Amino acid sequence: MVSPEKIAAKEKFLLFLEGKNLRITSQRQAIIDTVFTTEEHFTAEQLLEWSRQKDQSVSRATVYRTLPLLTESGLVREMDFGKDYKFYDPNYAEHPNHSHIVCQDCEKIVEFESDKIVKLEDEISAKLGFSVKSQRLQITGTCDKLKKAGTCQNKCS
Amino acid sequence: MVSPEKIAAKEKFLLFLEGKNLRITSQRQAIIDTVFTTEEHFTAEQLLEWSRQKDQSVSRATVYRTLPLLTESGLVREMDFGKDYKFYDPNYAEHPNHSHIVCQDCEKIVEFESDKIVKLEDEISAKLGFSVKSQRLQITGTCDKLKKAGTCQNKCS
DNA sequence: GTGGGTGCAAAGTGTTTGCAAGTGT
DNA sequence: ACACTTGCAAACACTTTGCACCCAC
Repeated sequence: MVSPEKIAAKEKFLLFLEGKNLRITSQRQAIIDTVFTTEEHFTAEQLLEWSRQKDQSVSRATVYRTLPLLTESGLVREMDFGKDYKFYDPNYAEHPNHSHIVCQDCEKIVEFESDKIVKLEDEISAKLGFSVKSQRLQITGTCDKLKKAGTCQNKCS
Repeated sequence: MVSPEKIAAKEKFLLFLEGKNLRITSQRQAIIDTVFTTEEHFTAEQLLEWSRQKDQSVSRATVYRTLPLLTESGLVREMDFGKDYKFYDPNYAEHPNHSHIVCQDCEKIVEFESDKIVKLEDEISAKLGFSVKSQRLQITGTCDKLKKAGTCQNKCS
């Protein structure tokens, strides 16, 4: 099931491409369909694999050439969780200010939004003479409940 | 001028090495002296260059082999500002919860601390079932004052 | 038809590692 | 002495790019 917001985001991206006079090829179509159908964070390699399930002809090069367009459009955000490869988060169109909690035991990632934090960020930035354009907040933690239960072996939930 | 806190941090790191039965070689000495003498964020390459000014024999490999020790000790933090290379922040020993504002016009980076934000992070994390171990908050913005003045050409301040 | 797009494979780039020699403790 | 360290250069892993062909508009 794809949320209406995702569909809208996809629409926005198509307009973004149009605005730059870029074409909707079948390969891009497959990549775009993939991106705006998932809620999960993904890597370039995963995107390649998923896209290929829709269109066998998608190449790694095209994926890597499309990712900058996606981030440039503001609909997808590049994330670094300290791994070798980057992750991409397709949920920024709907929740531009969301943050992440990463469990250091199981690597599960939870998203959350906090208006209070956003407000504080604005205040502090203003005081320092800046206008906030975007924010990235990443909390690393351990999940207490399962920790107490004695297990949190890579499933945490 | 090196702050007393930096000197203490260096001392802590030497103890950290000792605790792991690792040796204080002249190369490590040069690297450590460099790290705990600056307040600036640096890259692996910069650290190599600076360290070589103290000891010509420091090699790139040793720098790359020492960086994980520094981050593991908790006294230096690896940062990703979206560039190809990573930055390292030596100010975490003194200010474990500080955050960064990055000016998107001039790339200047300002550090700040906010107890209020830290508190909110704790609250939210607890509500979601996590205990905060560390946090990274990075705000991207533009500096208004100079923007109004019409110039912010890579100096911002 | 034309300018952008594609796959492939080669090239890049920052980082890691095997190895033989060196060195702190 | 022994185990940890080092420099060098080769190896890596992810990403980018040159090129000749292809295709959306």
